[in-house]
Amino acid sequence: MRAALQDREPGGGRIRQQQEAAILEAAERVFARGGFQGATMVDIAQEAGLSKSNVHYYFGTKADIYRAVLANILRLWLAETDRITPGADPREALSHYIRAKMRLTAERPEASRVFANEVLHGAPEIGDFLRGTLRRLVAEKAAVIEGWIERGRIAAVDPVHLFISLWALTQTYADFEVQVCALLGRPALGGADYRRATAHVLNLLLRGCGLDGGVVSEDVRKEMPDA
Amino acid sequence: MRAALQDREPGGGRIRQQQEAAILEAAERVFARGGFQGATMVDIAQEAGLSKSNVHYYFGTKADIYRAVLANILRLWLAETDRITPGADPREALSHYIRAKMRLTAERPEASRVFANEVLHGAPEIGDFLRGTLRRLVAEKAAVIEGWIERGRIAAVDPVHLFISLWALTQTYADFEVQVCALLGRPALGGADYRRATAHVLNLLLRGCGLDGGVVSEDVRKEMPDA
DNA sequence: GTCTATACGTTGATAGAC
DNA sequence: GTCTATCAACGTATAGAC
Repeated sequence: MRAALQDREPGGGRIRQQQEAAILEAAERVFARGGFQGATMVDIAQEAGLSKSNVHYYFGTKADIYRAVLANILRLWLAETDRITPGADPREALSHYIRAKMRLTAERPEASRVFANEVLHGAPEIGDFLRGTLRRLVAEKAAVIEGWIERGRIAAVDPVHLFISLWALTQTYADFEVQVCALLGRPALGGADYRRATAHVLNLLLRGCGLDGGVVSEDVRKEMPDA
Repeated sequence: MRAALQDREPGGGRIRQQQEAAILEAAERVFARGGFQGATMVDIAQEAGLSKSNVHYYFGTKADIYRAVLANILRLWLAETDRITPGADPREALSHYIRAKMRLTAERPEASRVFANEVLHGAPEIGDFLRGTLRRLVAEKAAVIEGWIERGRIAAVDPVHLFISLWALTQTYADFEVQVCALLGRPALGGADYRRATAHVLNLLLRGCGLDGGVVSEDVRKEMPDA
């Protein structure tokens, strides 16, 4: 992985740590709104309650901020595949991962949009991550799923395309939120909408893997209280 | 729908028509690469083989070009739902639509990316279209699907979420192409990749609707010759 | 009708003040 | 160590030339 995407070392005084955290939080919102080019240092500074020049003091360039935001997001993304193991129950493991991914989408939609924008425009910053770390992780998990298929525990599905589908189905509720809201006639997506979406995606993917018997909506309700 | 998104009237001399077409084609590529903010008039002009100022002559502002590009794309998007009718065979109708959407994704990935970028950033230009024309169309088709469900022809699935899923599953191969390529270890997506993806998405969605019996890959091969 | 030289505003970054 | 006044470059749009 490129050094550029490693987490910055948490050195510096108390003021620095606090200001940098504020800048990163603000930047995630601003980048989510307009992408890298659409975001200006003035926007980020205002959102963080600082002057433009002061932001330049803590992070040298706009690209530095952008990379730091992406690094935060990627760390978040990777942490949820751990239950997909050879010995696990496929239905339980997949359900857990789908729910986790959907919860992440509901709780951090801006993070999802920053990531989507980056990949949409050719992943100039995280291309190496996608071809390296992520590819290895997916290959490893795909092997697990292939094992399930060979032992007849789930239907024959291309595991890599299954991951692609899973991410598309969940992240679309953050990335295309405006369109989803328009179609559902909602001003914004609430807890009830996400519970319904989760049940829908679970049904689709589990049935797609030959794991019949839809999910009862009560299962979902427990995990996703109103936001 | 906003006047801004109607097609421009095709008046003007031969030179104008030809230059405008060249600009729009170039602009779609440039907007796909960097979004609205990421695209500059210089980029568009160079890609079209004109001077920056000359582009300003044919289209007043960058926003005018952007809206014209979006109008082209939306016209493309809407034309494929016509087989979803109350009397149709659900399996046949859905398969046809999924294949058509996937073919569109394969043939016009830049168009998909321009649309994705627009929605990702809050749909500032096509918001009214999404809440108006598109919502009405989806409501109409959703009613058809509800009818199929009531008559027991397909499993109980939320029709609006089904459309959301269908779009997510197909468009992800254009919008997140870089990521897909990284995971598949390909430099770019070719005809074989798209055939495999189509078969996968068909299986997932048809099984999700309780329409069992996966699609044979030969069915797909006929419709998607190598690009 | 077609194309170009020019002006104006914004943006990212730095040299310098506290 | 923290913050700000200033600069150089870029990008859009228009007034004007052919």
